[in-house]
This record gives sequence, structure tokens and C-alpha cells, in this order.
Amino acid sequence: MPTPVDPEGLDPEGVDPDSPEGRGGAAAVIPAGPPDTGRAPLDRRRILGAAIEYIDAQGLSALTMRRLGAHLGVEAMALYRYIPGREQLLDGVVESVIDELYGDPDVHLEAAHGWQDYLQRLAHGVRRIALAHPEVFPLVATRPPAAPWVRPPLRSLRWVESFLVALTSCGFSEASAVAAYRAYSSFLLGHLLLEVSQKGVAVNAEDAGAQPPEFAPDLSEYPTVVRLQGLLSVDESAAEFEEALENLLGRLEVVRREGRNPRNPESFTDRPD
Amino acid sequence: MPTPVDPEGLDPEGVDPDSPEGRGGAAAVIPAGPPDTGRAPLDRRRILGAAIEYIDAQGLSALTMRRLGAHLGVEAMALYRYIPGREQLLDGVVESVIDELYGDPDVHLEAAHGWQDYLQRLAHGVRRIALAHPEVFPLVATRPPAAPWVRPPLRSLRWVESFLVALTSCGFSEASAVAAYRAYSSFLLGHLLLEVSQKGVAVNAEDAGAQPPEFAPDLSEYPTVVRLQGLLSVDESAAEFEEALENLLGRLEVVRREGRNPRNPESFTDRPD
DNA sequence: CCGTGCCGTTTACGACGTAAACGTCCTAGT
DNA sequence: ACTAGGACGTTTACGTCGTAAACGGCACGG
Repeated sequence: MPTPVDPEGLDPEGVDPDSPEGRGGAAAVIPAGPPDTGRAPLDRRRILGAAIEYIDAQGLSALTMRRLGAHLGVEAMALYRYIPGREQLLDGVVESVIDELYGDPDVHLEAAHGWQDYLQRLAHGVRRIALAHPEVFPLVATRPPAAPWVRPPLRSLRWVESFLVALTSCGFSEASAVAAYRAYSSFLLGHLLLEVSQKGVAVNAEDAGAQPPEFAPDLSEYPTVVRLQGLLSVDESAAEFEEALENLLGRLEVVRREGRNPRNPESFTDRPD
Repeated sequence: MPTPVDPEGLDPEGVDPDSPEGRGGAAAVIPAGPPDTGRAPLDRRRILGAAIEYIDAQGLSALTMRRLGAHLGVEAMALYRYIPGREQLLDGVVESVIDELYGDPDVHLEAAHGWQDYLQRLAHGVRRIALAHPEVFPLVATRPPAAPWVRPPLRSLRWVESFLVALTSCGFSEASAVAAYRAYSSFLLGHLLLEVSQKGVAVNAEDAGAQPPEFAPDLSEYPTVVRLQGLLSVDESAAEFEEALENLLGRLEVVRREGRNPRNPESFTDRPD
């Protein structure tokens, strides 16, 4: 049994368990095979897989209907038989990427081992996806959701349902479950978007310019930044994520015990049920 | 003196003080005047102002060099005398928008009244900007920053410097100040990006389709979502922001008192350069 | 044997970002 | 006063984009 989860914090010496190198093949792209071998008959799933692959490799702005077609060994117009247009292609990409959560054996749809375990596993599952597809995640974050109350990065009704059922079944009131959903979404979005954007900048060499070794935009006015540059540059993403997540779970536990919407506290102090 | 700030929570009956209607003219766009009156001689500032105005009005995807030129009463190529290209135009837009913070009288560069006051004012200032320019904020969030350690939404060295000086001058160790900067950025980004995207979806009627009254993508599989739909739809953004901000400040106070990086407490004494 | 779908290609159009050459005016030096 | 030059906006042009529309080949059921 390879790579069990570690919901209670990081192995002190271990590598980041959510990084693509840090685990087995879970949360991988839908395999699309080498670009032109195996001339499969080109369905929607294959197109979306190839699009994700292409974005991961070349960046979002490089994805073009023509280029994606070429990547599949096909003319651009062939894609339109399966996808209405580019916008819907991107919607499909987002949907496909978050659907990888269903294939992750460490993420459960039910809170069988308590809501904290559920939220821990879910958070790490999403983080794994974000780190596996750093170029796609900004799309997950910014594409307008289907309904205003479906919040990125958990952009699927099924996960919203799962979330709300899990929490309400574990003692959260309906209002607290909704509040928790919102707090949790904000937490995930902020941390993961920053993490992938930081990673993206660090990795990018081909994208915009080419001065990776040294580019100093006059730091002379900012002595504190200069002094702390070393500290600012260390990457503590995994630990910070873990810590902020633990803190959030702690907050939610308080909310759960109070059993009420944490704001509007008079709704329960002066009123038995 | 109109509309004083209220850093210690929301006026119980008041409207959201960060909403564009909720206060005076602070955090307004650089005035560009009516589109074609006053044929001013077209400098960089005017172009960026017009671009922000245009994005706010028509959405980011509608911004085109040709259309922006037309909006300014000029051919597209005229813009290239002041801006190298479209990408740099967007960078300039992001920079301009966050520069509105300097014009906000309620946000201070120094922590004259303590770090909590400083962070409260800064957070609300950024929130005001996000709400004033909901179509621009995703750009603020996703555009690659200049250096990997300059994190959105505080994307300017001057604010990073200000932040770090403010916290270290209030008793934070260097490591804690940096950790606070990261936690604070994640908090702002997650909450504000979700808030503007929610608002954007709610407001948009012209953008993609046109079925605002009812569009029900088969909720029959998701009974809990249906049952909690009312709760999910209420907008508690202001209160949630405030509550999460208070919680963050509480966490940071603990970090400050411990005076150390909360993770890895033994690693900073012999810190490498 | 011949329709008749399916499925990928070809052709075409308008919009985009932008390089390059070109006015057109204002100003300064003689 | 005349002219050289620079600042500023326009014109033209090219390659690429998304995609509508017509087309071609191939398999299969009558």
C-alpha cells in the first residue's frame, strides 16, 4: 500500500506529499497518449485531456484552437464537432481538472471519519490538483461559476452537495455549514492561487522575457525588502497551508459547537429552540 | 468630515462601508472625463484611466487596442507611442488600480496607531478597490508578479516595504513579519476574489447568455443544495470578511507574542544568507 | 447500387495585435 | 523668415486568431 495520507500534519523530514513528485500517479491528467500515435477517433474527452496537457506544457495563452488541433493531429475545425467554441473548451478543461478529485483515492465524498478528516483530505486533494496543473488553476479560480453560490475552487454541484451533507451530518447547523463552505472556499482559493502563481513565476523561463539570473528593479528605496529578501524567498507553502488549514478547522469547530451562524449571535442566546 | 472609518467592526445597521455607494469619492478611477470631450493630448495616465474605465464598463475580454483607441477618440496605433503593447497595458492597469491605495485617506503607510489598525485599514482599502473594479481584480490576482515574493493583491514593492516595516516596528520578528505578509496576502486574495466573482456573476446580464430569471441545471440530484439554496444565496460578504480578518489578526497576535516563526522554531538563530 | 449520416478538411471572413512607413503640425536655429 | 527636425497621430499591411459554411470521403443499411 503506497503513500498513505497524513492528515495530521507534515512528516517533519518528508517532501511535500501534495507535490507531483511526492506521490504516486493519482491526480494525473486523463492520459491522452503521445500526440500522434494511436489515432483514436477524437472524442470530447480526448480533446479536453489534450487541452489540459497542452496548457500544462505551454501555458494558457499558448492554447489555440489551431494549435490544439495540431497537437491532436487534426485541423482546428474538427474540434468544433465536439465542442461549441473556445470558451466552452475552457469550461470543459476546468470541469475536467476538478473532476480529477473523483479519481483521488485519498479524497472521500462522505465524512466517514469525521468532518475534520473529510476537510483535510479534500483540501489536500485540491492542492494536489492545483500543483499538478499550475497553469490551469488560475482558470479554475477566475472563470465565472455556473451559479453565484458555487464558489471556486470547488466548482461542482456534486462537491457542494458532498460538503454540505458531510458537515451537517457531523453536527453543523445548516447556517454554519454554509458559512464553513464559504470560509473553506476562500481559504483554498487564496492559498492555492498564490502558491501556483509563485511556482509559475519561479519556473517560467520561456514565457515573457529571459532574465532569470538577475533582474533588480531598483530595490534601493526598499531597504527592509532587501534585508528580508532571503526570508521572503524561502518556500514554506506546504507548512503554511497546513497551518492555515488547521487554524481554519479550529475556527470551524467553534462554529460547530455553537451550532449557529457565528455572526448574529443573538439568534441563540436569548432563545431556546 | 464624511464617513469616518470604523475599524472595529461594522456599524450594526449600516451599509457596507467598502461598497462604492457606501462612502465618498475616495478610491475612484483616475478621472478621464467624458470619452470625446476635452481632446487632451493623450498620455500614459489618460490611457490607463480610460482602460480601467472601459474594463469596468464592458468587461476585460471586451478591451481591445482598437476599441480602447476608439474610446479615446484615436486610432489603435496611437496608443503604442505610450505603451509597448497590450500585455504592458494590462500591467499598467493593475499597477494603476492598486496605486489608488495611495489616494485613500483611510489607509496609512505607517502603523501610527498600531499594527492591527494598520492591517485593518489596509485590508478595507484593498477591499474597496476590489469592489470598485470587480472586472479588474481578477487581473490583479492572476497577473504574474514582478518577483516571486511580491504577492497579489499587494503587488507593489512600496506596499511590501510598508507592510514589513509596519509589523517589525510593532514587535514582530523578521520571520513573523514575513509569515504574516504571506498569510495576509492569501486571506485578502481568497476573500476578495470570491467576493468580486460572486458579484460579477450576479450583475452580469449581457456577457454570456441571457437567462437570469431561472436557469436550473438539474438540481434533483443535490437535495441538500436545494434545501440550503436560500442560505447559499444570501450575501454576507462584508461580515464574513470582517470576521475572517479579525481571526487572522488574532492569529498574528499570537505569532507576534511568540516572536518567532511559528513553524520551525529553532531554524532562525543560525539563518543562512 | 445508391442514398445518407458521420467526420474531418478546405475555404473564407472579420477582428485582433502590431511593424513600418507616412503625414502634419509645432518649435528652434540660423 | 525659412527650414530642419522632432513629436504625435494615421494609414497600410501582415500574420494569427475564432469560427461559419461548404465540401469530400467513407461506412453502412435499404
